[in-house]
Amino acid sequence: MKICEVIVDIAHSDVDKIFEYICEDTVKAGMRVTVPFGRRTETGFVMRVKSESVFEKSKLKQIYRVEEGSLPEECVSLSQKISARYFCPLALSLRLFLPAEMRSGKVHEKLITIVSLSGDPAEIPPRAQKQRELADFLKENGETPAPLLRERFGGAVNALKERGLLSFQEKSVLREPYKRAEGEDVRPTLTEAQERALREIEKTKKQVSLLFGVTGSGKTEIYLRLIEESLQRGKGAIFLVPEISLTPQMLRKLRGRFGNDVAILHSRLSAGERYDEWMRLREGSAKIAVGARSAVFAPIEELGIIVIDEEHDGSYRQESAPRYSTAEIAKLRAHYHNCKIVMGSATPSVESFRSALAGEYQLVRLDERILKRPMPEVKIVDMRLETRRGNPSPFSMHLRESLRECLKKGDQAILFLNRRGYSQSLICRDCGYAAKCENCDVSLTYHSEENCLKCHYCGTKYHVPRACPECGGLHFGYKGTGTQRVEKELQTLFPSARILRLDNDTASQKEGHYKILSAFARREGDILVGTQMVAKGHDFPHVTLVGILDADMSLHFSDYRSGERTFQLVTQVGGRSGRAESPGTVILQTYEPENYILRFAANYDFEGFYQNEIAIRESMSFPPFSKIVRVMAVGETEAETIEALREVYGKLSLIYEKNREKFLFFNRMRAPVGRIQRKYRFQVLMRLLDGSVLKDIYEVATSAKFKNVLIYVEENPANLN
DNA sequence: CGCGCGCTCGGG
DNA sequence: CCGAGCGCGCGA
Repeated sequence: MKICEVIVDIAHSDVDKIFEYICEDTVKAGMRVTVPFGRRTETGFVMRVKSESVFEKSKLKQIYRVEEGSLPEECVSLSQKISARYFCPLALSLRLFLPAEMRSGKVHEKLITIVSLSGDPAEIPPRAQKQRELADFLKENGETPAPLLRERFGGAVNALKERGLLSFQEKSVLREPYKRAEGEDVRPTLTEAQERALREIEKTKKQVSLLFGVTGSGKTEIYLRLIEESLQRGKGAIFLVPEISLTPQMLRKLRGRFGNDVAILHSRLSAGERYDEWMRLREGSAKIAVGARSAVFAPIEELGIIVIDEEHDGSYRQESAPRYSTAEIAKLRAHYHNCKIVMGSATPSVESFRSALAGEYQLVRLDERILKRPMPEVKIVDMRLETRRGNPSPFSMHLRESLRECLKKGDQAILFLNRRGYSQSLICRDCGYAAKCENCDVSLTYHSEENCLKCHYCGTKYHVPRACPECGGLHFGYKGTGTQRVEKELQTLFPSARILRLDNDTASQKEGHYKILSAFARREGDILVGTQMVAKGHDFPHVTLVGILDADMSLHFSDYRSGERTFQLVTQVGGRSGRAESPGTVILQTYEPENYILRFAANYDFEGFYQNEIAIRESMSFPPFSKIVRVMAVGETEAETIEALREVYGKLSLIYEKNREKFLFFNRMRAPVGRIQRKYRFQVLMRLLDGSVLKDIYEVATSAKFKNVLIYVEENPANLN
């Protein structure tokens, strides 16, 4: 008998401590157990097993049993580090390692009944035609799942069973997601540039390599070679991709090369599929985990490499507690396994590129596109001139002509616009009234398909008012074009063109987003209109024209990262054009053609952009030269929320007073979007020169407990709503 | 006096 | 987190 230290699976600071239980010698750290807890029963995680306890033996209880889904031992120390870094209860960090369905114990192995022939079919009377057919079928096909037989032969199954000619057996089957994504192993010879890049990554002593290469320069093949090499050393791999870019193409590539060694961990999987894929990794029958950010927690005992594709992508940060950064977790795991990390991007984040230039990461360049295909030519169109010429449509004359040409040649085009709906707002022509959401401090977007107004923050739908509620006016105008309107106007312009639309509204059904993209890939559409979803690494060889309708829209967010995001977006969308033999064109429409970000993007000059951007960040003391921290208070009533934040602000002020030299900014205010989903939002906004007071800030924020107000901390938040 | 609500505390 | 224990306010 041993003593085990258990963290019960309740994510609350009150029970965020070790409880000791008596257990069998076979219990190991990382196991999940069910234990008596007060007058209830809870599951928990074993953090340590020892032989002595400080508690009296009589005070200790026994664990009830060990549950399935034990974690690799590494998870114990890793979860401790995560909790220490992001100030969350251990139960929350531990949960990251386990598919949610497994915690509730509702998913298990899938068992099916299979049937085989176990007697002499000669016993079947000659007139039992169906039974004979069934017997013949089984003779031919061997073991067959029972449901399949019942469907095909109906009552004959039971009849044959009565005769004792069938044997039934329970067998476990794997639920295999994306089974159809079987692919052949196309194994291209590496170009000289790829060879050199691969050698640089293998050679470096640095933990992290930043693979910096334009779209189409062959980064994926380098990842595959590195993973292959890791397998040869008998080790596993994690391959991380942004949330929505785990495309069937990418899966086919991986499956083609590595077959069943690949396990997919993805939010789109069913509970059962996720269970099986997780188990295959845990048991070592699959060695490569592919997926979005949560796959960084894949239960692989021996890791040889971690790949982070499209390193700059925003989906690598979790937006709920613990608000981890995937790269930070990857570094912790890589340190434990003494393995390498490869991050790749055509447009690295400013932070990462700076680390690379500073020598903290190994900077590996992949300058040329495969086959030296030129990058598509980017033409900047000044939309101010269009307006002056009296062209009110979202398409410039130039874009219209190019579209016509493109369609005439039988090529495909992509139009990108980062705004969904029909128009951004519905405005009263008489008094200027714009409809607002009842639950949020934002104006509503008009959607023509459902003829309603929608709130993009809480999803509430409203009827379109017949008359203006302010002045009674009957005339409304549409301000700010969205994808629905672009689709409609395109159809008018090109009546015979087949138009597909990809945005949150059309992609919301399960797999909707794949369906639209694959339909476009099968050339079932001539023009694809969409929001940023169209920008992610899909290969459409027949696209020769890309139109960016409103390139500067994202430039004017009051956010230090808006320039960076615009550059990334423009480069990525532009990269969709001209990937096969035909050279592509990108038309970039803007009201600000002289803007430096757009200029650099048009010239594919990341480094030029970077030098400019980093200079601005430095002069303004924005990240990475400082850290923006905000402590949010979100509550049901305005008074309670203000009062709660006032109290927190008081405590934070003490930190501020003691460390004034480390603060560039310290202030309390209503959040820019003061109310979302009926909840009031107030914040303390800070800019810090370094992270040394972060601990104290978290301390204050996490110890603050209020009945109706939630307090949380964000570091360099993705948006400042 | 007794019950109900809200707060505090313990859980091994 | 959730249930137990307890103090206090209130109605009869």
